[in-house]
Order: sequence, then structure tokens, then C-alpha cells
Amino acid sequence: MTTRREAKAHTKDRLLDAMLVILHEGGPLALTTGRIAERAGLAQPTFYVHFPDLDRAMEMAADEAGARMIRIMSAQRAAIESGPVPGGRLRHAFRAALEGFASDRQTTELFLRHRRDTASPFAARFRSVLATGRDQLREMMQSGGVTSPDVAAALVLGMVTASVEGMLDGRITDVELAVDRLVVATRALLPPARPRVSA
Amino acid sequence: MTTRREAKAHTKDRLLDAMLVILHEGGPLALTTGRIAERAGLAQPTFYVHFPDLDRAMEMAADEAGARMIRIMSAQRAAIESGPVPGGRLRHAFRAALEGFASDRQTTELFLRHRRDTASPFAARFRSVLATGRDQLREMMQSGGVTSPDVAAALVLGMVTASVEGMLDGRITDVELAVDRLVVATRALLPPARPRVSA
DNA sequence: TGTACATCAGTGAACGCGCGTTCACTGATGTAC
DNA sequence: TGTACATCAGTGAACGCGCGTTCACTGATGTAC
Repeated sequence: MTTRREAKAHTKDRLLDAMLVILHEGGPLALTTGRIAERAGLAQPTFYVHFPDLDRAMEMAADEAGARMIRIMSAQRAAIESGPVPGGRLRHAFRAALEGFASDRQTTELFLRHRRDTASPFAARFRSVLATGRDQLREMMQSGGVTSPDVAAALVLGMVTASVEGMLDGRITDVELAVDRLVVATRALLPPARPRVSA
Repeated sequence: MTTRREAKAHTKDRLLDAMLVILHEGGPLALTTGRIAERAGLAQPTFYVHFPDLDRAMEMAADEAGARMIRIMSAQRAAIESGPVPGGRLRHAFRAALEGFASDRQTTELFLRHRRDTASPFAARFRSVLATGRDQLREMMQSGGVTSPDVAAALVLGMVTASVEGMLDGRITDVELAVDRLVVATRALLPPARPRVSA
């Protein structure tokens, strides 16, 4: 029973959590060691028991946020690739994507807000997550015979992002409707399906 | 010849400009009165000759940035609504939109970066500009007989935004191709065109 | 046009506050025997 | 199991720096006559 080590790790997690909450609630200017420690129920100098300095702590928090985004997107991939596809592959994929992002609103919001930041460790992580997603989408498009996979991937990603923003902001409430429109617009970018001839 | 008054106004403009440049280059944490004044070639206390405090100055800079965005979008509207339409109305509109955003990269980038900020005067302005654009788009869709104008407007806006991001990042270089794909995807969201019967 | 005075954009110096960081200390937890 | 010692997560107090803000001052520009 290494209680002490476990307790320390747990305290560090609380601090990292507090950083993400404060960043979410008050933006980067609100991220001070005092506020972070207070939010975690600790005295301010305790911050330095767990991190060498604020910059390094921000990097670790960014790593955590990036990991959460990757977790969301992995779950989406798993949902997309698993089993049969009621209502069509594309529809299923978009539904999984939207539900995935909606399942962790705080991380998704942080991602949407900071993906284009400059000189923030968060931007770096989010940008790379985004680039990975875009690359995967582009490859799918390319192997599906799309004429201009780069542009098509950008547009589809843009529509998904916009749908998620709409959901978070309460402008889009009917997810099925959004999925439906996503499918319609995306199909238009795909090459015409080969007719299903028998034998 | 009110030289003195003009000179003062010009100095204030230089300070506001410097704020937008620093925000663009270094993010919100880099916005200090010292850096702003230095960038404008002035001593630091001169900042307070032109603004009562930093918060108020940020609001004024946000107003300026918002005004620039509105200028960009007005130019787009003017381009869209003027005269005949070679290659189709929709195509013309998207081309005008992309070229408009590309014409002021700094303001566009600031807009893309800060539109979802919290507790920043910039976010407030950008959000309202964005909402106006979205509303106009939604109304156009609605009067065009689109089934779900809210969702459709969100998706089209998302595609345009993604295209602009792609252009700024150098991932999308062929504007005509992007316009073409935008038209294709958008048409899919519009109701089927009435056939052009003669007489 | 010239002169005496008023205005005011811009400045150097100084102040105080908040924040990051350090340090010596405490008391609870863990370890050796 | 009990005892003596070592470790270490967490803390209060203090320090220094950067930054926002203030103030008295200057010298150039504008104004009245």
C-alpha cells in the first residue's frame, strides 16, 4: 500500500484538473498558481511541490487536454469501425463524431477555443490532434476516389466543427437533423456511387 | 489647420494598430502598456494620454477589429449583389467571401482565433459579427426554401471558415477549386432547382 | 507681423499590487530493527 | 508488535520583478491682441 505516492499523484491530478477548469472558465489570463492551488483546495506554494514552474505545468495540462481529445476521437473511430451500419456508414460516422464531442463539453470547448492560439502549449497539442484527424479524413477521401481530397477533407471537418459549435451553443438541438444534413452535403463531395448490380 | 488635434488622433490610431499587431503576434498575454507604446514608438506613460486604462483601450481596439471585419463582410456583400453573375450567383458569392477574408489576413486571423474567447472584449465583437453573418445566411436559406435553414447556415458557414483557415495555413492553394467544392456541397443542401421552362 | 501667454502631447521617475518563486519548517506517513 | 529515525507532502512568510497607473514637468504648438 503506497498510500503516500498515490495521494501525491491524486493531488497532482487535482491541480491539472483545476488548471483546465480555470482555463475553461476564465481564459489564459486567469491561470495563476494561486487560483489553481485554491481551486484544488491547497495552499499556493503547494503548486511547486508538483511542478517545477508554471510553464511546465501548463505543458502538462496541455498534454492532459490533448490526451482527452485523442480519447474522444478514438472512441469515435471505434464506434465508426465496429460492426454493421444501420442507416449507412456515413450517417453512423457523423453521429458517432457529434456524440463523441458532446460527451466531454469542457475539453471540446477548450479545443475549439484554443486550436489556433499562438505561443500556447495548448495550441500545439490541439493543432496536432486536429492535423491527425484531418489527415485520416483526407486518406479516407483519397482511397474513396475523391477528386480533391485536401479540400473535401477541410470542408467536411469544417461542417463537423460548425455542427459541434452549434450544439454547444444551443443553436443546433436536433442532432439527427444535423447528421442528416452532414450526410447530404458530404455525399455531394464524394464520387457518384457505383450502381449495385447483382452478380 | 488643426495640426495638433490631427497628430493626436494619428498617435492614437498607431497605438490601436500596435495593440492589434501585438495581439496577432504574441497573443493576449503579450498585451502590456509598455509593449504597446514601444511598438508605436512612444514612451510607456504616453499610453495614458490616449486611454483611461488598459481595459478601455482593449475595448477600443476590439471595436476597431470588429469594424474591420464588418468592412470585409460589407465588401463581400457588395461584390455578391453587384451586377450580373458570370458562372452562377453561388460561385460568385463564395469567391467574393474567400477573397474578402484573404484581403486582410491579420484581422481574419484575429477573428478566427478569438471568436470563442471568454471574457475578452474581442470575443464579444467577433461573436456579434459572426452572429450577424449567420443570421443573414439563415434568412437567405429560409427565403430560398431550405428545409432546415439553421443547420444549413451553420454548415455553410463552417465550410467557408474551414476554407479560409486552409488558405491562411497554406493547405488550400487553389481558390477556384475550393469555390467549386463549396458550390457543390452547398447546392446539395438547397432545394432542387425548378426546371427552366420557356414561356 | 510680432509678442506674450495658454494649452497640451509626450516624458522620466516613482509607487503599489499581484504574481511567480524560494525557503525553512511541520507533522503525518513510511521504514529499519 | 514496538520504538527510533527518515522521508516528504503541504504550508506560512518573505522576496523580487513586471506591470498598471499617477504625477510633476517640458517644450513645442496654438491663440489673443
